[in-house]
Amino acid sequence: MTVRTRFAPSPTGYMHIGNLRTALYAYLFAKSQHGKFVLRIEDTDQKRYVEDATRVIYETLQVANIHHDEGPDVGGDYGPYVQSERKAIYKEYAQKLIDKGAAYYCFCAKTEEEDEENPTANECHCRDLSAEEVRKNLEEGKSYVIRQKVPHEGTTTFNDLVYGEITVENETLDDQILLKSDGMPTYNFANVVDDYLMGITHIIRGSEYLSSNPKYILLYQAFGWEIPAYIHLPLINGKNPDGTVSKLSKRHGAVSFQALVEEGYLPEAIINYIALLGWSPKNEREIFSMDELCEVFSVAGLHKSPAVFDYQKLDWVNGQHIQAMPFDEFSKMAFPYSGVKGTFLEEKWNKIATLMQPRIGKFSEIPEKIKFLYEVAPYDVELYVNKKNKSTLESSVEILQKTIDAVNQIDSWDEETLSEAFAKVAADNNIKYGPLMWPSRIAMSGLLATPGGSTDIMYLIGKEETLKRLKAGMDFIKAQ
RNA sequence: GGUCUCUUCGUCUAGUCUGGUCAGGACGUCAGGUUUUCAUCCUGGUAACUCGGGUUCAAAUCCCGGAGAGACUACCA
Repeated sequence: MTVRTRFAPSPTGYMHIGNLRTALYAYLFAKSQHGKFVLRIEDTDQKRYVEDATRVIYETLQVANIHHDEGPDVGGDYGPYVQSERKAIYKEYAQKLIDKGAAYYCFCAKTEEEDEENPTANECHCRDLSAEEVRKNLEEGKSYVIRQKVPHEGTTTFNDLVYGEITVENETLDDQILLKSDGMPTYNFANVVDDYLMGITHIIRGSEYLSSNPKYILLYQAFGWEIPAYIHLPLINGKNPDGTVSKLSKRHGAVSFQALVEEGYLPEAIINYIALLGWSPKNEREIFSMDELCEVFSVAGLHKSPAVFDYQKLDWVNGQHIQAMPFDEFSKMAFPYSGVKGTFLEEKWNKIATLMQPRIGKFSEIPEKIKFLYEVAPYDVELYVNKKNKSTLESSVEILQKTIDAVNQIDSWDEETLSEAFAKVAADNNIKYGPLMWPSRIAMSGLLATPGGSTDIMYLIGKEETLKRLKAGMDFIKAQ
């Protein structure tokens, strides 16, 4: 039997990271079993239709390196793959259920939302309408929905590959709507029909569907269809300011794939990180490429408990991927985020990129890290005082003067010359390199920590600006 | 409220099925080393089995009960 999994998103205009992880696992499972991965668009909610939303889905999957074997855009033998184009199919199958006595017409008005003593659908009298009454209502053109006729007695049991066996009393299940009054199926119905017709063998989705799954099982049983294997996934939560957790949403930070990419996370790093939220490999490895994930993925590594999305660890994972990138690729990708285009730094981008690659967790950190190259912000004079480098305000003035003298004598403004020149200054004056470079770095940056050392900064800002900043630094100390 | 599910360091997790390594790794954090600073890199520290019973020579692991948390409870998906 060929394994077939599917990803069935709703076109909402963006890809939530939790949905993407579901797609990822469905894809990884299919690939690890040499099966097929199907994309199906669930656009049965007319009110939530969003322009271009399906395009977002295609693009996201493309960028995320998750490729479907069948789908609306690539075709396949089980189409159409868009639910709104399958309306006739659902109607046909809903009718079959009515014929089998597993569903019924309901002519009740739409239930008002906040009904305190919620008269559950189970009590809807339409369930017991005679064939005669139903025909009469239909002839009158009354609006109707089709509801599932859930048995009032007995229990329903199913097995989940992650959560194990789950049993519920049928009386706790309500007669959910299968076909809406506009003729569209509900998710609950379309999902079951499509998964069956598309030959899906393993249903992979979030655990929020765990509690409604018995109703789907009842549907399969009513149709007489073989029950597929279920793999429910633990949810992804976000941490709230008060310490509690809840379903990951905007208030926790960026939650859509696009937003994370815009913030400067590499698609491969995002995939790597979310793969580890709810699943773990047999060894202690943490950095994976998509190909490697396909190789090692196994249902046995799936967890039951929800995971909290940790942006700090995502930064680390992203940093690992960034550092592993070939320099040219990094340079090219990081450039648009840097903001140096059109500035005096543009021609020295190569050097900046070299300094940035080992230092950032995401591309969007770059502008802040190189801000001081444009202008030195006001800073505390105490930065000149550093015990380890034996630097004091007095010694700083002295050393800055030596630095200025040295800079004045340098004609060829390249990194090598600069390093050699200062190595010589250090030797000639019998001081160590560290103490020599400390004051100038502070004067040129106004920062305790800078990407790159003093000579790197000199090289980047140029001779003229270097001298200007060194003098300003000296004046600043003297003014104290 | 009802139903279902979950519970190991702050976070992601290994270990649970097949009781018996000071409960292991990673992120974070702290300290030290390397580095002209920072980062990288290296060393070390920090910190957890939800609680209560039971079974057992021995329980994170098996059993029972409690507590807490989450999901679902739409003509949304």
